[in-house]
Amino acid sequence: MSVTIHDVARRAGVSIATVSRVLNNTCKVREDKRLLVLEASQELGYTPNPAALSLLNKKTGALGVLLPSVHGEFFSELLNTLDEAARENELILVISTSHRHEAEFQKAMQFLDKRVDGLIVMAPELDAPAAASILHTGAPVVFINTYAEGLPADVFNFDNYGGSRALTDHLLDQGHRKIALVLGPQTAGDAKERARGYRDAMADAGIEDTRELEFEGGYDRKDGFVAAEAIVASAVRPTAILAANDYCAMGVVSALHTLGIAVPDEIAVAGFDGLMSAKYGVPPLTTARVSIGEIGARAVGRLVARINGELADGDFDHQVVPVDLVVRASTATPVSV
Amino acid sequence: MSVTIHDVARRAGVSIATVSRVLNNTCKVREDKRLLVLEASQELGYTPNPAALSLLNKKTGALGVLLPSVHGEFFSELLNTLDEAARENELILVISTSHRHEAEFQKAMQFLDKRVDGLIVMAPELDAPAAASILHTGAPVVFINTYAEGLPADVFNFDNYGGSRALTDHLLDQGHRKIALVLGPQTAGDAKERARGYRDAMADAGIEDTRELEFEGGYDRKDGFVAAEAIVASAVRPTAILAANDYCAMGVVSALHTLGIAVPDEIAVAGFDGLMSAKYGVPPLTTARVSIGEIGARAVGRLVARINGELADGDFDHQVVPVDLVVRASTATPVSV
DNA sequence: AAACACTTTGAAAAGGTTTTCGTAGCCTGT
DNA sequence: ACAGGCTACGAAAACCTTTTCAAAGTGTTT
Repeated sequence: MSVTIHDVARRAGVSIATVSRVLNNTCKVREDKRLLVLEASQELGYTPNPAALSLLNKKTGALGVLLPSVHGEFFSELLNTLDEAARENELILVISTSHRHEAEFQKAMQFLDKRVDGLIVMAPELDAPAAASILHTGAPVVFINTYAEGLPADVFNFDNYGGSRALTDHLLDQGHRKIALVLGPQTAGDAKERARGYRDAMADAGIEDTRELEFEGGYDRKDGFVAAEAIVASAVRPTAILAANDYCAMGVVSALHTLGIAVPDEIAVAGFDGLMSAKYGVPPLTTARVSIGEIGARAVGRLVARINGELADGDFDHQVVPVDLVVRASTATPVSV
Repeated sequence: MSVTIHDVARRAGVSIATVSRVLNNTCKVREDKRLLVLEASQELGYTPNPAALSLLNKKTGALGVLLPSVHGEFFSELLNTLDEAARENELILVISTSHRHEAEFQKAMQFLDKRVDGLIVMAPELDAPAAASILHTGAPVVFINTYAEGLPADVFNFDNYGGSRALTDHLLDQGHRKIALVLGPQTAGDAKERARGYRDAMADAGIEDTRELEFEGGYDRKDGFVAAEAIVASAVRPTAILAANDYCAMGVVSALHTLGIAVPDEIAVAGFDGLMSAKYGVPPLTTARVSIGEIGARAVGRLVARINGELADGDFDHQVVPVDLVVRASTATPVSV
């Protein structure tokens, strides 16, 4: 059995109200009693029961994080940021993965909803109605990397479109024309945005029809590996491959290496995300770096402000966080035109 | 304001006790009232207040996870497993990183302690007294990857010693004699174990003094990168490098690649952990695979059993989870003796 | 028809904390 | 020395739920 405020009060010979007052510095208490309470509290090692506090204040002191998965460097970096930001605000972090299943997502949302003061949700696979439907549940929500038009909530997204365009333009600048694209999961908004950026950049370069250059893929290394095998086996002989993300690109590079194809000399490869893995790859990977730390910090800041009631109800922020083109050896060799 | 059991009771025209009975199926209620309650509850979208429940049951429904950091693939895989296991047991996951600071660790521990039903703690840097000191705080604790002798708690560790021996033996078998070791952080128990495994294997092969072969390093890619530069610049010309872990090995490979040294033809490289990154590296990395999923599942299982009071107070389990040697191209070429 | 047994229901307490409200005691000013 | 005002403190309510206990109501049996 845990030590309660009553134990402290008995020990100090005062009422529980006085103990509460002393410990919270909420109003004047005679010095001798104050010392007595402090001493008793110290000796007994008293800390207030969070459940009782929560019942009273309607504050849980917790921040919920709902992610499609916690797999890989992207998410670990995101969690790292969120954890730091949460700790700065004296909040604990409660995480749950939605597993890309809408029913499960709803369930997790409802479950978390009452247990936290606010939620950070990353749901790239959610469409607008689904995303909107979870908003009436209670705790305030900030969306990250979620592509639902006109969502009445704060939304912070990466510039997937712009990053993809920049990467494609970079490859075009290097003289590449046959640039294959490994698609991300087309159920996810960010993957669609990246595909759109690629297509627009190609169209601007006079390459209108990219259908033959696009290959199914995904966000995992294995997806890139399989896609690269398909690309090499196909009739198209691209001189460059733009992968769905860095992990996918690493799979591509791995497959090309296995097949004895030199990167970048025979085929250039570029990724997306700017993970550490990309930097330390062989060869180091050209990529578009998204600032996970920045988006995480911004999201938490916004969420905390909303929790504290500093923001008007209809005052929603829709931000697009820029991404940086990072050119490395995997695309370093210009193709002779 | 949230909907409470009183709202449901009023709407259904019954007492709150009846509502509770219906919703928890705790004892017989007349059918018509039952339906009324169910309907009212449905319409109002009632769910019990977790704080009130927690206050009553002294159960939070949460599992705490305390980690040195949440950076990188190792932790993301661990979290993934824990999240899954937690969900299976209808528990939410509360995470906190201790940041390798003992004071902060204690603080995080105290903070979490009252907010969860049980804790999974990974603290490779903690010594026995420090680890023991956190045990009297309240919630049951299961340690992972923590090297404190005789800890009165459940402890699940990887066989770092055995894995390191196996890797070193493998390199020796390949004909290598000058095998450099990149040390992990020597404040961490797992890193010390790995160093010990290496030294014992070398000693068994007749190489008693390895001091010249050991280089300072760490668990990050940058540490491996820097160490590899130091190794190449040194008088020792090793034919193989055993890195502190896979990330470190990736840094080593990256540095060697930058320096124009071929892996494995000139220098073989091996890692530790068995991350996906290692599999998809160029070249694919020889490593000792630790089963993160298994250790996570075992730890949660044990913790849940303890929370449910199924385990006697003094009944502690100290398990060493075996690791598998995985040989890949980074050490594939035998050295001609 | 009456008494008894059993089922169903509501009132109330408990869990730990903060905060409001009321009161007792002290000090000050005349 | 006494009245008035202020300070310090304690009792109690509120937060929301489950569960116990007692009471009311129903049905059955003699």
